[in-house]
Amino acid sequence: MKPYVLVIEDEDAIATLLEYNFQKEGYDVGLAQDGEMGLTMAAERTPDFIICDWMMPKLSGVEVCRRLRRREETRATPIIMLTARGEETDKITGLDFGADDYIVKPFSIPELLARVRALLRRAAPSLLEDIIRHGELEIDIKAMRVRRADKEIHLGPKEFRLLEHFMRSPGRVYSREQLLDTVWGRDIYVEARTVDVHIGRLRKALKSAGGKDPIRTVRSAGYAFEPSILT
Amino acid sequence: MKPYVLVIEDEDAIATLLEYNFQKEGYDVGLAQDGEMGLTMAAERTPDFIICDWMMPKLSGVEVCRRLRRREETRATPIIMLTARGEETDKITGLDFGADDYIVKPFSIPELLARVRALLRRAAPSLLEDIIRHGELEIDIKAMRVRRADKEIHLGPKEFRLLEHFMRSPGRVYSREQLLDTVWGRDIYVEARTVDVHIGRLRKALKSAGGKDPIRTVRSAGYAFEPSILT
DNA sequence: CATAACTGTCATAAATCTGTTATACGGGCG
DNA sequence: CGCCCGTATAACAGATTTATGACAGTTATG
Repeated sequence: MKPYVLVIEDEDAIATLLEYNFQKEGYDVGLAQDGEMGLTMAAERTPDFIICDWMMPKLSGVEVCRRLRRREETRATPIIMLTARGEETDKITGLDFGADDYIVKPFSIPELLARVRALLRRAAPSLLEDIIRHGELEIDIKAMRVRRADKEIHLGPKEFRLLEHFMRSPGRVYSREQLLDTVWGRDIYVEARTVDVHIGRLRKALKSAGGKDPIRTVRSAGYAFEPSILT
Repeated sequence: MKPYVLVIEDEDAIATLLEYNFQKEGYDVGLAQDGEMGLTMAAERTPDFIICDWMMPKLSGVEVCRRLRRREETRATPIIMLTARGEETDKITGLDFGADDYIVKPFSIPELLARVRALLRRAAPSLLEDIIRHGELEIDIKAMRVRRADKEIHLGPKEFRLLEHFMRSPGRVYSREQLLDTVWGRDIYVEARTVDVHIGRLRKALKSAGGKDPIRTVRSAGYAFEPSILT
């Protein structure tokens, strides 16, 4: 679940530069060559933030902004405008057209990345975290580590992904079939009962660090992760 | 009681794609390979909304729409049409044949889901709710939990579905037969008196958290849920 | 290549839920 | 008041569903 950034930029050189650097930083990147395409792509998959050029053919950056703000899904999405030096009108510096920040070309990549992180920290902090925490239990996605009350817990790959999935949507009940779909992968055939066994293994591992069992069995429905147990 | 979507689509690939994604979103899915089959299935179990292809063998999407609108049960059911690019006639764009929205293939899944939610929000908002509350009693559908005055109540699967059904349409009286149909499922034969027993169990469970009995017995008619009791 | 780790399946025991029946209960009505 | 009809409830046997240990096949890892 990487953050998804939509880059709306008509100059190929800059678009490619941004794509490369964002990907390296661990973002999913979408490129749009003009404002119209940008709006379409934003509708197809809601971005976690948007980089948008100021001067573009067809729709200007300002207009794109305005339209994005009109839609429910992108109303609160952070937007950073790219402007060429000399274009800094009062409108930009005041950001009174709906963008959250602007940066002047030529810009330094590290600075851009820093501003993005700053915006994301405010708008969607969870996207920056590799670590999901619920009470005394924490899971580090990138490092593939799990800790409970500071005690390291070793999990097999399947158990890890199972726990990750649970911790990403706490409280919700998932059927065995749904778990197989998301954790094992679609069109892989394994017995639904196999899930039971892995749940058992996961429980055992979590129990080894003490405390209550955070996984709730819902008879005839599936399993759910209960963060409240861990307070 | 998940929302039930009926997909009328002759291309297997698309039908499967839709089935998978709707199921993942928590919908019950019915697949019909052509218009005729679609009408039959809609008659068997009234869908909460319908996705229907525009071009189909035998009955066209337009004709299916028209016939659905002629029936009492599906007169107000939201319908989304799928069309291939280039098929956007005035008829489609004007939606003057009874559909509520249309979407052009190839379409993005998130967009389709968003449109479905938008339609459901208007037509049947309660289906989108995760949590239904009446006074001190609340039921969380996705987490499959029931609480009364913040006290957790454990229910068996049948009791849960029974309560869910009652809370979705409060005040209304249901006969034992109706309850068997919706909660147990059609074509399952159980004694009508069995409902009494489950009502009893549900009452007992609800009582365990204190307060009055919110289920009213209507002699020689059935049962009803009375939210006013819980104020 | 050998060892260790991980997976999926099965069998079995245990827990929980269901449907039915029998009996007690209760209100309306002659 | 007592009967009749429908409802409440307890008890129980049977059916489902889940937990768990064992095992064999597979896949990493050094």
